[in-house]
Amino acid sequence: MRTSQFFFNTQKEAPADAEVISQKMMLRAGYIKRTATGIYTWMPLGLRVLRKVENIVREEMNNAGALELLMPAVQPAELWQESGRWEQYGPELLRFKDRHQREFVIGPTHEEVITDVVRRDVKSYRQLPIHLYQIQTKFRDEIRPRFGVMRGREFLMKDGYSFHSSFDDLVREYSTMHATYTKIFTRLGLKFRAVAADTGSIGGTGSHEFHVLADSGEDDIAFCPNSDYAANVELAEAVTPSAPRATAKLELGKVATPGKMACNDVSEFLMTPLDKIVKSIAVMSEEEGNNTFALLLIRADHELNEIKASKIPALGSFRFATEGEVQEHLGCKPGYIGPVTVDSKKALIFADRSVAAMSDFVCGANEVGFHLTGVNFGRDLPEPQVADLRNVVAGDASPDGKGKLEICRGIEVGHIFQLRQKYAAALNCNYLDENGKSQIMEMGCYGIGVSRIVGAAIEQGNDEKGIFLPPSIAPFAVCIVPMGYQKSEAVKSATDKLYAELKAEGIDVVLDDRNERPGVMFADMELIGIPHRVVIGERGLKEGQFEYKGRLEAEASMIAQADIINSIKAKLCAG
RNA sequence: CGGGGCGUAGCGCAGUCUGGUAGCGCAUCUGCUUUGGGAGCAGAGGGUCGUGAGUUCGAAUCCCACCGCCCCGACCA
Repeated sequence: MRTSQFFFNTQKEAPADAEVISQKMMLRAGYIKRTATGIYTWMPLGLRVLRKVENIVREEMNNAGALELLMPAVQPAELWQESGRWEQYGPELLRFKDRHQREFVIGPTHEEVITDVVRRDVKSYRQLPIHLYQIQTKFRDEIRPRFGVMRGREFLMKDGYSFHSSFDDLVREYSTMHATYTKIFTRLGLKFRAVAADTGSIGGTGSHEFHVLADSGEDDIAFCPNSDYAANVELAEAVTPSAPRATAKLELGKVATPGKMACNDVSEFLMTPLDKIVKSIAVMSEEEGNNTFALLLIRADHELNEIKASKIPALGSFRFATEGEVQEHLGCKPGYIGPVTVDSKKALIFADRSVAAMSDFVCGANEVGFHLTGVNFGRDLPEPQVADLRNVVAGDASPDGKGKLEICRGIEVGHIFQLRQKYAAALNCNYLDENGKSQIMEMGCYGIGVSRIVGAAIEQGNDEKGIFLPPSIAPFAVCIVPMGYQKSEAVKSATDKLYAELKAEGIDVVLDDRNERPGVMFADMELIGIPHRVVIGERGLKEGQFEYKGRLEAEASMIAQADIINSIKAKLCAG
């Protein structure tokens, strides 16, 4: 491609409302244009990147034995009513009526349609398993679209669905997909982690998210640097401390802490570290008219994990207690509440595992303006019920016992899930087994956010000059920047020759033949993220040399004209 | 849903308080010069000042309503 025949437009400044770096870079480089909130046009330059990502995903899905099909973006309401999601799905689901007043949705996902397709054509166990996928535009009417293509309303997604005659076979395909996704994200040159994810109402261990590691990610990932262990912080287990509780050394005491309600203030005032202070979080659970008031005890330097807490049967779908409820049950206002001298009939007490291992700690005295010191379980108050209630923090022991956890931010770019029979049962997706008996199919689903990957890759690959992408997904792998293409016959002929040769080698090359000043061409090629650059000028030609510079290299190097093709091929193979 | 901020040329902004025919930089177009790191000079084009309704001789500016965008928050004591 010659830039003079191409269409791209770079800008020095990003729109003021662009929030994350990838969004700013993509807009500045002219990859995308905002058409409406959360809705973007992919310009030719950006589309080249999107297509490259898409093709890598497609190749690996095909290699894994999945079959591509294309389902409609517009789906009839009936299928959603049949699965029950017409009611369950909120305003995220964009619904509309056609001219006959028939109701439709724009597909946010395709479980209903694929299940309908399969139930109509697959009748026998002999036709199973089958894995169908598509790469297609989805629409989700997000409350707050953000971060450019990272969380748009309209986005490109690869969604695959597998159907099986047994759970074992689903598990087999699931592990195949785990390996396939690993291959895909590796080929894409991304730093990523597969993390165990919450399976929500389905249960079991059948769900993994694939996260690209980047500071701007919206999820916290806990991982063990010495092993494969990785989990969403929402899910990661905070294990019981290995050291047993120390014996009590201090007497129980009560100290005045006027005006000191927040843990940090108490810590400073009493000159006691946060990990010797227990905070008591008052919650209320209203299950079927049964009101349960409870105190959750968390070490002051830890955070409550609401998902874990809600898994305690007695708490169910709890909420934080109001100030009035705290007053009613403890006779004290928030800020000074604690677990000592609490009537067990009035309040349940649950301690986090790390709290249960504490001795001689500080907590509220249930009296405004006072805290207790030297508090010990078994002596000053009964042993509490113990549960895993907190978010893990960096430095916690990994649940697999292989080291200490670290925490990083992640962008979810893939998700694999064992759906089991949820949709197959709702939509009567059955087959006849060897015995001629009707059985419900087992189902898996596997998603990759194709357009989000482009954003995520740029979150990982950018610097003050602009975007850098691996050659596998960069808009062009190599650029040729001639010095004086319009002026020097020597430069022009050497440039045209190299351009033709690289093209003949099947290398994705762009020639910047615009009549621009060198600085403009350099800056543009760097901004749009071309990984390899060859500069051709009279200076080098006299020595029989071209100048080469990798996008991330500080200094250019000279390469003999005769060696340039092989040299570039070697660099491309190396990534 | 609640609170705050913003809406002026393709992009970034000034002008609004104190009403008087709309400006700057980048980008675009023309010409000349320049050509190894986002050029210089001279000229030009481009704006329903978010929308609507008011006040006024006169509104980007003041009043009201609406729309859009961005941020923060929704009980972690």
